[in-house]
Amino acid sequence: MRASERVYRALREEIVAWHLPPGTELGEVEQAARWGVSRTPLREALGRLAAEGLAVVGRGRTLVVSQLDADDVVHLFELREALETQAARLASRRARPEVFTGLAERFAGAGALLADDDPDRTAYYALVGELDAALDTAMASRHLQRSLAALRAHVARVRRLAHADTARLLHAADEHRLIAEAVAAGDAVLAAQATGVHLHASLRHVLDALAAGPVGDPTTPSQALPTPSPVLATPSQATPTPVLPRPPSARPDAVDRPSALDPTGAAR
Amino acid sequence: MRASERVYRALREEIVAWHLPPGTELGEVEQAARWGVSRTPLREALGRLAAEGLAVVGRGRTLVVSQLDADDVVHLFELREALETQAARLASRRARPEVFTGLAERFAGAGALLADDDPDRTAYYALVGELDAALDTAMASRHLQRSLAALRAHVARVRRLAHADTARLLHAADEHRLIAEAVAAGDAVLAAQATGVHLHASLRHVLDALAAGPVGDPTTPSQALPTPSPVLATPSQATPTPVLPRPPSARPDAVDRPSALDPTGAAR
DNA sequence: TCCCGGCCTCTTGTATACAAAGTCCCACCG
DNA sequence: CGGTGGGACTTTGTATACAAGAGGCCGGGA
Repeated sequence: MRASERVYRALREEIVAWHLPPGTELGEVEQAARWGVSRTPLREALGRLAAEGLAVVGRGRTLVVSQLDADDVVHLFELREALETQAARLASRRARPEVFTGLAERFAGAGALLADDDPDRTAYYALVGELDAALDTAMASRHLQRSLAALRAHVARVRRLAHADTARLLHAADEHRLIAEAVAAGDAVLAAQATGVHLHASLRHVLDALAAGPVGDPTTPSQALPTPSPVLATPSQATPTPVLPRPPSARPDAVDRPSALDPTGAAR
Repeated sequence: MRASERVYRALREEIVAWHLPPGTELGEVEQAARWGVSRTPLREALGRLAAEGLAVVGRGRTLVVSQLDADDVVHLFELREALETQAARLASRRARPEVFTGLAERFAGAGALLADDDPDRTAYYALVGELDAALDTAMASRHLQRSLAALRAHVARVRRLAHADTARLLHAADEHRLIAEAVAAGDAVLAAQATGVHLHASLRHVLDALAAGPVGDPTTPSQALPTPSPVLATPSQATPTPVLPRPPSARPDAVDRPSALDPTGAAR
């Protein structure tokens, strides 16, 4: 795999996983050394992150991991509402029903997926990812698909910000079931409404969790609490940059890493 | 200005203006020579174009200008519907009314803007751009704003694909007036509906134009100095002229596109 | 004649060296 | 004591050289 692609996915994963909390400076030389590549492919990776909105230019020309406070979450969900309701609408008109019938049944039985004690809920979110992929295929809109893809990294980051408890996820599974059933039935209006319902419930849950206790990086306790910055936030508010450990096996000789995780597919 | 930024804007403009028609190969060495920069900043520009969807990877690893057929236009408008109705909704809730009252009045008098014989309708589209910018400010959503920004290049490209006649633009001005009035009145429902109406009318017009006459490639009529974009002022004419051919004159030497029309079936 | 394999060439991917520009700090002056 | 200017340093931006991979072409064989 190309070095730029590998570093892009790795950095993206680290940002989504809150291993690189908002405000972290992404210096070119530092990151290049950390990942064992030269600055050229690293710059390409940073450019993609910036285009996605996961990194923004801070003071000077330095790139920092983008902020994610309560206002950002609200705005993110406003965009999700626009894109995902439309995706549900279009998919309802164009989908092959049996795909979504099957997904609906699996969501109906999602309780089994949540029975284990996996804190990351891997199995459940994999199912959500399948629904996303099925919607992508069904709606068959290149442009909408691209916008949604860019969105999903942000959504995944929010998910790590406020972990959902099992009760919430059981509810969410039922909301997803309703979406899948509506799409299978070709009911565009219901599919869009069900998506809106799900998004409102999710947003409510996230905001409640944030209000209850400002949760931070799951790996680094109490690092980034959502700063109460105004809407047109000053981007220069960098949190103290942590000393970053070297990635799992980033040797300077840099043959190849076992390519740890899924390139952050699933969202929602 | 940075070379990568300059080349990015120039290539973007050329693609939007159909000077680089769909299917045109964007070879790195070729374009780097054409713009008098090295491959490094050029690659950055190409990466941004690819992230925006204006260029896609073709056969091999070559980057080509993305396709734009009738299906793409439909998909594009489906995305526009999702994003712009949401933008109108949000702006209605958050806007300062006087801004949009003023815009509504100017759209009401847009006939004067269309009186001249400017084939590019610069004055009119500048007003449309002002409405877009006002909506951007009013909705105050970073994420939605980014998605809309990425969309607008594609929209502009469609605009060059099917030129609107004056009658259509007068109608469109009235549709825009209604949107602005609804936003000023804080009526989110009406604003979204008016946006939907406008988009449907626009799409109808574009598809009719495509059905009537297959793509009049707008490169031939007006060749000189294609800069209708309200992106930013360009005071950067002090760059030292390189020995290599200067792009703005667009001479047919050595560099020009091998096959004008897209080689990969235009109709899906 | 058609298929297959190997080589050659062209294009992209990466590394490194160089240049420029912004920022931060410190000293000096008002 | 505060402001301002200069200078050095750090960081990004650009150019170029090198490497690797894919595609195409040509020759040979069935």
